Amino acid sequence: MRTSEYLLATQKETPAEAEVISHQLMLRAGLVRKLASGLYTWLPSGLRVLNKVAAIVRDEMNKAGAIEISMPVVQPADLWQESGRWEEYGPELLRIKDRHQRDFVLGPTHEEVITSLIKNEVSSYKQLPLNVYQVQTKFRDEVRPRFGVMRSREFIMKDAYSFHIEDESLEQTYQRMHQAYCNVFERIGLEYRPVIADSGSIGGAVSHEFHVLADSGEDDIAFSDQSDYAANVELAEAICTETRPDATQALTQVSTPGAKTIAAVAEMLDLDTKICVKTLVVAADEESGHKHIAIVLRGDHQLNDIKAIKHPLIATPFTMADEKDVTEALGCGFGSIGPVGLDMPILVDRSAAACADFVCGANEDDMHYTGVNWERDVTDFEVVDLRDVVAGDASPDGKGTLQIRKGIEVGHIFQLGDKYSKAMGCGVLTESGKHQILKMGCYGIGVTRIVAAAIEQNHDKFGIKWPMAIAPFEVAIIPMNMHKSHRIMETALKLYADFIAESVEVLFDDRKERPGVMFNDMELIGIPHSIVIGERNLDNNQVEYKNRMTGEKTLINIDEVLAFITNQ
RNA sequence: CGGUGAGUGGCGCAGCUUGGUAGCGCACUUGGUUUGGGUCCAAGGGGUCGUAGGUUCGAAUCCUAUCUCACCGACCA
Repeated sequence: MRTSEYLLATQKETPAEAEVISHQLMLRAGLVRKLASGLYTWLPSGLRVLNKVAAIVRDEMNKAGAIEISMPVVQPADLWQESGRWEEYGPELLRIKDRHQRDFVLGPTHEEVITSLIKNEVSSYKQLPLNVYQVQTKFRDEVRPRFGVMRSREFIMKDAYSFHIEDESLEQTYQRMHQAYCNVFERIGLEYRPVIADSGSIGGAVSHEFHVLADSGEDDIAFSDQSDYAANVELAEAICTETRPDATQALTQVSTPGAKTIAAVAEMLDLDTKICVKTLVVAADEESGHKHIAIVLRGDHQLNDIKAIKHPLIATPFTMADEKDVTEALGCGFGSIGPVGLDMPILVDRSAAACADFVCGANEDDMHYTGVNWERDVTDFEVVDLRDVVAGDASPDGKGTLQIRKGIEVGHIFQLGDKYSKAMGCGVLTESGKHQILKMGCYGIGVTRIVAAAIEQNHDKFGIKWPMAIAPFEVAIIPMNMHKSHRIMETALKLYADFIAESVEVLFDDRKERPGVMFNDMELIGIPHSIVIGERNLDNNQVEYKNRMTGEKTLINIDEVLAFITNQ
C-alpha cells in the first residue's frame, strides 16, 4: 500500500472527548472515527487490525472444534419473550418495530437465536455435542458509552455456543474453549489473566473472565504471585491467616469528640486503623425478622456488597440503613456504632474477628471503646467473609500472596446450564428414546475491545506499538526526499516490489512530505518495522532499519533487507 | 437516571460579562523556500456561531425551550 493512495487520516491534535490513551491514539492514528455516541466507523488501518484479531480468533475457534455460522443482528421479539429476557433485559436492549409494527430487537447477544436454531435442526443425541460460533456485530444501548471502542454501543464480538447432553461433555468443551482463549491472547501477544468470575444469578454455573492487564481497566483483578489463582476482586475470597491474640486490655470507654470516621478516631487515639473496627448497619432481609444487621470490618478494609448480599440475613438489593432510623434505634449516629451491647444480628468479617484489644464505637455519640475483645465483650456474632481482598492478602488457594491490578475484560466463558434450552424447549432424543433438554455453554470474546486493550498495553509517547500479530502493516518504507532523488526512489520502489512479491504487508510512504512528518506518522500508527532510505546510507549500499517495539536501529545492506524482515 | 460542564470552519480554541452580522492555531489549496525528526515566507478557500422561538433598529453575545456531546456519580460510619 502506498500512503498516497491510502486513507492515512492521522491527526496532530487529540480530540477533547478522548479520555483514555487507547481512544486518543485510535483517533490520532486514524483507526476509528466517531459517528455518534458509542458508534464508530473503522478506517482502513483500524479495520486491518480488527480483521487480524478476528482471524486469530477464528483460527483458534476452528482448531478447538467450533464451527462458524452467522446469525442476524435484528431478531424477532418473540424469541426474547420466550426466553423471558424481553422483560429481564432492561433498557440496554434496543427495541425496534418494523413497518408492520412488529417488535424486534437489535441483538446484544444471540442465545435465543442459536437455541431456537438448534432446537429445530438437532433432534438426536448422535448430533451432539455441538459448538457453533460467529463473529458478529452486537448492539447494547449502554447507559454510558465511554473510552472509545472500549465501551461502545455497537461492537464486534465472537460468540460461541455449545450444546450437550451430559455435564461432563459441557465441562470438556468449556476447558477446550478456556484453552482456545488462552491461545488467542498468547498469539496476539497480550499480558492477560483468566479470572474466576461471578456466577451471577444462574445458580451453580461456572464462569471465567479473561482480562488484559492495563491501568485503565475498569475491573480490579486479584491474583496470586505464586500460582494461577486469579479472581475478580468482587469475588476473591478474603482469608485470614492470623489467629486472634489473647486479650490484654480491659474494656474502656474513651471520649472521642467529633471523631466520626475511622481515620479521625485512629488519629485522635494515635492508633493504627488496623486495630480500629468499623460497624456498618445495613437493611436486613425481610424474612429474617430483623430490621437492621450490623457488619463489622477492620478499619482498613472495605465492605464487599456482593459477598454481603449472599448472606441470608442481608437484604437484596444491598441497602445501607437510613441514618435517622439508626440514630433513633441506637441513640447515636453512624460514626459511633460498635458491636458491644448492640441489639441486632452481628456479622463480623474474618479479619475483624482476628483483632484483639481493638477500638470500636460505644453506641453513644462522641464515645468509643478501647481494649475491646471478642467473646469477652461481644458474645453473639457470626464470622463471615465480607470484605474486598487487598494486595498482600494470602491467596485463597494457599499459594503465595495476592496482588491487585486493573484489568480490561476481553473474554467471558460460561457454563450456562439449561436456562435457555429449558425456556425454549431445546432438546433431543437420547439413546433410550427419551426427550432431554440440552445443557449449554457460551463463550464470548470482545473483538473490538481487544484492539483498544492492545493499545492500552502497548504504546509510548510517540504512539502505538502494535504486537506483530495484529499490526495493520508489518513494515513501513520511509524514503528521504524521494521526489528529488532518483536513486532513492528506485531503491524504495524496488524494496516495495520485493515486499509485495513476498506477501509482506508493507506501507510505502510516497507522500511528498518532510522526513519528520513521515517518521511521526509511521510511529503514531505503530508499524513494527521501518526501513529508512536516505542518501548517506545509500552511498554504502545500506538502509536504516528501526524497530518500533524496542527502538533499536541498525544499518542493513540493501540486498539483505527482505531476508532480514521476513526472518523477524 | 442524577450532578456538572460544553456546543463557534475538518480538529483545538478565543469572542459572549459591557449586543453593532466572526477571529486565532493546526489542517487544506497555490507559489516559493527547506529536506534525516511535525521548516519558513507569501497569497488563498472554507464557518452565520447545535436547533427553534423570543427581546431588540440590530443577537454568536440577552431570555425561553429543545437537541446533542463530554466528564463525575451507584465507595461506607
